[in-house]
Formats: sequence, C-alpha cells, structure tokens
Amino acid sequence: MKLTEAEWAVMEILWRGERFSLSDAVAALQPVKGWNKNTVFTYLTRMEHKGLVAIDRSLAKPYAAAVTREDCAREERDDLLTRVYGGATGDLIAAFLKESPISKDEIEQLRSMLDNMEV
Amino acid sequence: MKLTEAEWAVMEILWRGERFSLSDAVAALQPVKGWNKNTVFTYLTRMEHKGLVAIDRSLAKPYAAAVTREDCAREERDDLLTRVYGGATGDLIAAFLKESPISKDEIEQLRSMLDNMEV
DNA sequence: ATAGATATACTACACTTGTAGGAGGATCAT
DNA sequence: ATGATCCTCCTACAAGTGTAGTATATCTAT
Repeated sequence: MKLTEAEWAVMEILWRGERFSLSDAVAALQPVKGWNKNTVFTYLTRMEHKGLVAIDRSLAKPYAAAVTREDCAREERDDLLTRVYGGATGDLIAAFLKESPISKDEIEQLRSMLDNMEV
Repeated sequence: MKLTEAEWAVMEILWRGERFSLSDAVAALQPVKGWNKNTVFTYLTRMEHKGLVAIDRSLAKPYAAAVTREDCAREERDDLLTRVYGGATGDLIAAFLKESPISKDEIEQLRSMLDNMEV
C-alpha cells in the first residue's frame, strides 16, 4: 500500500507514539498540516479501511499505527527501484551518491557494508 | 512534477524514441497497458497541459517527451529521500543495500565512487 | 469520390484524495 | 443538571486520476 503525502503525515505522527486520542492526533498534526479535526478524523477512519491505522473504540486513545514505518519505507524503496530503475540497485545507489554528498562517517559505514557483502 | 504510475508508463514509451504518432504510442503501450486509443489520447493531451509531453500538431508524429527521464528520476529520488529519510542519504543507501543484493561488479563500482568522494 | 482507417476533440463517469460542515452523543466542570 | 467541550459519524464537494464513448475531420487507397 503506497501512501499519499497526506497519509505519510498522519503515519509520521502515529509512529511517534503508542496510542492517540483524536485531539492528540489533531494537536500533533497541527504544526505540519493545520487540519480541521474533522479532516483528521476522516483520514484516520479512511486509513483504518486501508489497514494503515488500527482503531480500538473501547479505549480512551483509540488510534494507533497498524503498519510499521519500515514496512512503508520498504514499499517506497521497492517502488522507486522497480519503477524507475528496473530493479538495478547499483544504478539507483550510484544516482543517489552522485547527487547527494554524504559525510565521511557515512562513507565509512557504507564501505564496511560493502565489505561485508563480499561472500 | 511527480508522475503517477500510468504517467510513468506513457513517459517510458516516449523516452524510448524521438517522436510518436498516436498509433505509435497506442502500439507501444499495448503490451504494458492495453489501453484504448482514446485513453492514450486523453493521457497525451492531459500530460501536455502538465508540461510532460510536447505536441507539435503540424507534424505527422506530433508527440514527444517534454521532460527528461533523468529529471523525473531525480524528483522521485528526492521525494523518497526527504519524505521517508529526512534527507539522510546514508541511511537510505544502507536500506537499499541491506535488502537488495548487488553484484560483485556493482560493489566495485560503488566502492570506487566512495573512494572518489573523499576529498 | 467514396469507403475505410486514423486522428483529434469533446464529453462522461466512477473512484480517490484533500478538505471540511453539521448533528447527535458523551463527558466534564461548576 | 446544564452549558461547554469533545468525539464520532455522516455527508459533501472540488480536484485529480483512470478509462472510454461519440462525433467529426482527415487521409488514403481504390
């Protein structure tokens, strides 16, 4: 399930805590989105149908993420990888490296990952 | 301009050639999408308004890509990088490396890219 | 010059996404 | 116990997306 930009905003706040009441969610989304509470409610319930949000209506804080951030991140990565790079991970990584300078530490980290990949 | 999945399919075929007639485009999209010619026409004209497709109605083959594949790929990369990884290129690359095995050649290629990044 | 194929234009319709209004029930403080 | 607040549910609506029908103009081959 690929998330829209707005859905990412909702999930980002859900991933930052355990459970949320409506007003918790509204307050957390305020700086990012400035949404009306009904808008937040609509998102939460629509996203329940999609299996993104778990709602336990018997709790005071009914809302929680139903998927992990890592699962969503993987889907986004896979989508980019296959749609744009036809699965060629090397090309994709090369493109990222070419355009975004990374720190010395990160370079070292990646180098050791590469070392560990040699079987 | 972020493309939808269907728009990517259209651009992919436009990027594979110089100029296209409607039926060229329909034929090329047939195996991928199986669209009706009207559907293809609608996409082409809608995408002209978005600046994705250039249409020169005085030519026999009026349709051509108006943006490069690399520009679109960059937008997709940037979007993933900032939305999902908050700009942390190292983390993103690490995630790709962790999940998708790459070939020995690619490992070497990346290693030399890393070498060249050290100033 | 006329039938058949192509191309263009316009229109339509269902579904999704982004956004919010209104109404009714629940809760809480005084 | 009443008014204020909050929560839930339902409804709505504009824009965008995915898909195609209809109608008309144009080209091409006979």
